[in-house]
Amino acid sequence: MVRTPCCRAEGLKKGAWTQEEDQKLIAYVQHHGEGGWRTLPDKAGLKRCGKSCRLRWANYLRPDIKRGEFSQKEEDSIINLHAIHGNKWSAIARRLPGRTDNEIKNHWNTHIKKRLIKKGIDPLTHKSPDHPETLPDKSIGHQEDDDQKSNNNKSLASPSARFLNKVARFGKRINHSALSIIIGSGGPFTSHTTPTTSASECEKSTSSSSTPNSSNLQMILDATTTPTTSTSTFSNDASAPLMYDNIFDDIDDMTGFSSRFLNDIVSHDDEDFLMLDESCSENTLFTEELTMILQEDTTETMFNDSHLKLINEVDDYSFEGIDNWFG
DNA sequence: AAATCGCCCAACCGCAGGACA
DNA sequence: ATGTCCTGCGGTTGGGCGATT
Repeated sequence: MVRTPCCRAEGLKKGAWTQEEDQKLIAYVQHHGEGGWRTLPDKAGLKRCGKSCRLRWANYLRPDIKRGEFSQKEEDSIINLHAIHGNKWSAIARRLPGRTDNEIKNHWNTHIKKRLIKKGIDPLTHKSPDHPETLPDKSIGHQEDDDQKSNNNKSLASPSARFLNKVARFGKRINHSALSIIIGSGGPFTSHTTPTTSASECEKSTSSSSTPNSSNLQMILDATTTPTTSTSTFSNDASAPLMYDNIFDDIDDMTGFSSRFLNDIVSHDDEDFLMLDESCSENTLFTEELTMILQEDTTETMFNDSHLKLINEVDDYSFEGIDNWFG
């Protein structure tokens, strides 16, 4: 079998698109939907290869594309997300509604990169050469390579932190304000995690003081039905850093979450954990940003009565029980 | 006014990987 | 199991355009 080339070399137009071509492409996609790019040019009467059509649509003609200058907020998000994802432009673009990967990539290469270099910050590592071991500014993230992450096992996540992670994911689904209350308060179950806590110590705490109870759950439940406030009655040990595992993978849609609040990445049991800066528990900026991010994402909220019933139906309040339920 | 330079960004290229026959 | 199709991704290119000489 011979693979047919993606684009017939002869007779295909290249270069800038004309208005007429754009109209043909728009009309075709509006009528037939996206996809089938390979056969689209013939059907739409375009002398372009399918790939070129797909790109033109995705990067320019799509109706939901936001054009114009990048706002300061968007730029901050790009820097933060780049610190986490590197040159994964599509991953970054997914967190910036209306912006395409191509657009972000261009903006990074032509503007942001240069600005970082000017500030003496390596755009690849987001670190300052003067202080290679520390980041010059928390607002530009905490990138670590895989080796570093895998070796960084000195700090381990407590079961309570894991539980909180589950709550965080669940909070996204049921009501975003719940999550901001929980996190803003420092979390209900964060009293035993320190950077030097051993795995066994973590496991030991599983069934003791960090075990959630019905009261805690009821508060989470209450949070889903009452407006967010900055106060909370959750207990909190200010010395304990909060940890949320895989927050950028598992809560992948938390668009624009600022990594400035994050301290470190640690690995435990094949899971990566992002440690929040200790000050987050008393950091209203953090709470505000998180709340804002979550509220922006309300289109995906699936808050309804069935979830409330479900949470009331949890009868196993051991960590494992809750963990399984949330899992 | 003309030539040159440098920047920006739309578009292209090659590759990778999942889906499918 | 294998090969092709199809799509998506990241890196690169080159044309347009404004700024500078």
